[in-house]
Amino acid sequence: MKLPEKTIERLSEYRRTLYNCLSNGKTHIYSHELANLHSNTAVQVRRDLMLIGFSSMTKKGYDVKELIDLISRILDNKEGQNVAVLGMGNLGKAITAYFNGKRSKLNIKATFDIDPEKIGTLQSGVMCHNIDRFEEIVKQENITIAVITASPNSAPLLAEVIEKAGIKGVLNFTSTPINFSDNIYHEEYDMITSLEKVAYFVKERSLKKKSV
Amino acid sequence: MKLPEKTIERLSEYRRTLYNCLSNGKTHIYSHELANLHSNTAVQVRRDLMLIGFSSMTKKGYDVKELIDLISRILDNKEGQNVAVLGMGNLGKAITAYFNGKRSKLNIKATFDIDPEKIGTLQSGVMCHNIDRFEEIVKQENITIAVITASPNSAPLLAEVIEKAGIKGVLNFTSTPINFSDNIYHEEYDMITSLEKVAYFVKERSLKKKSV
DNA sequence: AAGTGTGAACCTCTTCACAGCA
DNA sequence: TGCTGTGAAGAGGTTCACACTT
Repeated sequence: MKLPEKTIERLSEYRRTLYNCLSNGKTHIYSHELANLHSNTAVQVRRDLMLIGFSSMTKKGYDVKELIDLISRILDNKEGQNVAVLGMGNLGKAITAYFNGKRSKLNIKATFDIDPEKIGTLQSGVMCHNIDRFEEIVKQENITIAVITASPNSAPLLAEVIEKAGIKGVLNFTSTPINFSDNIYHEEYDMITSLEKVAYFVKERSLKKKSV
Repeated sequence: MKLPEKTIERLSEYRRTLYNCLSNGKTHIYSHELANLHSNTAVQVRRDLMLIGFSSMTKKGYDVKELIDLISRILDNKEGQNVAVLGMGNLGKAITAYFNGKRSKLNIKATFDIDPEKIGTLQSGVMCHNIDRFEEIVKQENITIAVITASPNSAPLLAEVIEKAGIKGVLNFTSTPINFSDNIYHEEYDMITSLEKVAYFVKERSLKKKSV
């Protein structure tokens, strides 16, 4: 079963919303309800569920618990995956804290930095190591995913270390794009770009309004 | 001139890369060079430049400085736009610090929180205010864009405050999606979703490899 | 009547294939 | 020859329109 990238993203978001529903005692949900919670359309929700083979055919809406279970069977693998965060600045801390104590099959097992003040300390219960121990700890903790939150200029060095350690997936928050070899799945996310994009569309809209 | 969303994102990224080129004394760049720096194709780069009406027609590649100027004329507006950050946790600090001292037409003018320990302090040179002064300061500082980095459960409250203050664009890093009225351009970015997506594709690839 | 499931149309974005230029 | 510019094809994603179910 080959699922579209966008559907995967939405499934992750739906799942979180569905957990909230459960906490609020809501056991069934309509496609249009789930859509509204995501600034999305009911058709899109139904299409996504169709793609993963979920169906209800009752007028009560979708069973929340069953849907969570199915999404989890798709997104997670049984054993879970272990994650390392590279760079313990504010962003690294934010991500580590964010994950800590979340029900999730993704476990942040170690963090890394070069600053002696940070090395050896705990951040949200996770130990910070010297980056030169990266490969060693990746093997020891069976880490498959790396999140890069270090400064842009350290990106090339980190790329090398990550390749060498046999990491399988990378999420790069550095504003320096990195080229990885084909056996690493990798996503870039750049907060400056996101903000510049919002700014652009705000500008465009205000121009349009004036010209009407 | 109506430009595709994806092109806008890439232009923002190209511009940053081009500034780096300039700093390194590189005055001309080929489409395939720029592409390589972005895990992208030369055709895509040329297509983007075509869409914004940039052309070189020399064998020396594109003039870096001219291209930066054109991208800036497209992305920025002359006066710049002012930005507020809501939530001065680690993520809020990261974004504020990230922007500080960057050549950019986007200026973070104020930050907001509810924690009395944070209110009244400077973060990377920007003053943190009580959230109940949001509207007042938005007007005073002519702020058009809000970045939400607060905790998920505060999102609904903040949505209301933002609408009321007349904000035009929102970038929401909270894992709770928010519905805004149509006159606010708004983007959601969810770090957990990004990480779950990477994890999913890592898992899928490893399954595929085993089955070969 | 008020929901779900889905083929087909549509729109958006990327890539191919090739002409043109220095 | 080695680059650029671009029409046209292709891939990916969303929405329309409507049949079906309770």
